[in-house]
Amino acid sequence: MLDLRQIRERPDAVAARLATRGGAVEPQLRELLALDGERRVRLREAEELKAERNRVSEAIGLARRRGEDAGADMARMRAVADRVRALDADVKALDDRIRALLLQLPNLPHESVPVGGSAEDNVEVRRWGEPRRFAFTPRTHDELGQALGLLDFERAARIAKSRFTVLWGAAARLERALAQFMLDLHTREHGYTEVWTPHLVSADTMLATGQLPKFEEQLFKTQEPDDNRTLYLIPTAEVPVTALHGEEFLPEATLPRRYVACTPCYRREAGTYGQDTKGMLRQHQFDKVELVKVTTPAQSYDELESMTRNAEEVLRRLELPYRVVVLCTGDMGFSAAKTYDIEVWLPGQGRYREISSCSNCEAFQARRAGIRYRPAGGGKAEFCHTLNGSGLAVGRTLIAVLENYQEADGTVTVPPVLRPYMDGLERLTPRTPGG
RNA sequence: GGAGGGCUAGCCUCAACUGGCAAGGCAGUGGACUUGAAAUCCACCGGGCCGCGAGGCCCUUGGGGGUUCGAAUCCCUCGCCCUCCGCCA
Repeated sequence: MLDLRQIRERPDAVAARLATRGGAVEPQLRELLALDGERRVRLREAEELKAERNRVSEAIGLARRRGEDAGADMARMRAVADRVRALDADVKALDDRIRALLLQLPNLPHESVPVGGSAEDNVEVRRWGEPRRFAFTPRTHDELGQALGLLDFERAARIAKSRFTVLWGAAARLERALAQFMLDLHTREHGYTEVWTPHLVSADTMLATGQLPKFEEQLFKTQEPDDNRTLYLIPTAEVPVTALHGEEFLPEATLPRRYVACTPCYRREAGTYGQDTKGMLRQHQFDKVELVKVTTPAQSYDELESMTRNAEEVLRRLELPYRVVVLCTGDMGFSAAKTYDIEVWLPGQGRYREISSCSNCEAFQARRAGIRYRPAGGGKAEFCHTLNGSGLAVGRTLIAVLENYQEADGTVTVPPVLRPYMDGLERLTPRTPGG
């Protein structure tokens, strides 16, 4: 959520920055300003009347204790009370409409973000590792995985639907090994605290991080007799972890907070029919190790850089080539002010594909969730900045391992750094049914 | 599912008896005192609106509604937390 004060004071600047994301927001901003002006007029009248009512009511109390008649004042205040009731109702209605409009507006892009309309305009900032030269035509992960009997899309579709996967044997083990390797790296070496959270959360929590009210069609949710009890399946651990400190005041000395969580993520993937239908690149359910930070405004951009480096380190240790791009204004997510995507090299596709997205949301989520800090030198509480980044998407990392470590005979070498998590297993070989 | 208890400012507390200016403590900030610190004392210490400013005003006792000149207090309703019983991995 944007700061209404900023919109009021610098509407043109806000409109110009929002316009770089694409889509027309000027009508909404104009309506917002009109509603805000109307609200302040009504509020002022209501407050003046309330001041009078408080004054006179006190006098009535005094007069009656002295046994004097206050009937005239009481009658006059009855009329004032009616007017106050009407004005309060107006203000509340205006507040609701203002909030509804504010909740629809995306975050302002940071000034360092390149302006552009689509992923075409994202800018590569660095590259690491050389894509391996194969002496044979590299296969895709689904070809490899199915041939090895490790990836099973048919049975997954039978017991659920498309866009689900069953991992058998060593692949299931590899998924778990990857997640644990990532968690160990971030907790032992990068200073993150591991948390384990609910995977079903309230509508308010989804509102805090920006998934609601705009993107409900992307979420799975429970069906309850009473709508107020509906719970949503998290599309990323960013949602519950960022919301942990909602409605809290954090002492500045305890910032930044750095958290890591591994959770399943559930996404409807509505509107992606036809995209990435083969294999397990785009799924309704996948595991992700998520990094979340809560910082002061002064810290947040340094922390975005280090968070991105922390995610990159996973790929370096796995020796998987990647590149980092900064998303342009038109390609960024709703809540982000700046986003780096990390894209891993996939030999089966012959291109780099997103495996992590690291964003600074500045105060956008903190304002919705009520995450504030008290400055060390005293003074007014301010909203924190929140950041999140994948460290990494586990399922896609498994894909990258399969495709980058494949051999001519169709087997797959286990990356050395994962072997301690796999009982020393060095190679994925065809699975014997029942084995 | 049943019964009971609770929700007051960043945190804590059966402060507020019969409806009449929301109290105290802790933490924090500033100041006084001090070589420095501790201790002590004073002030500030939720949000919003108006004002260049000094400042002024309004709102805030889980949410919403009602009664009243006036509600933390009385009434209705919803939510959440805790305890016990039942069920349960």
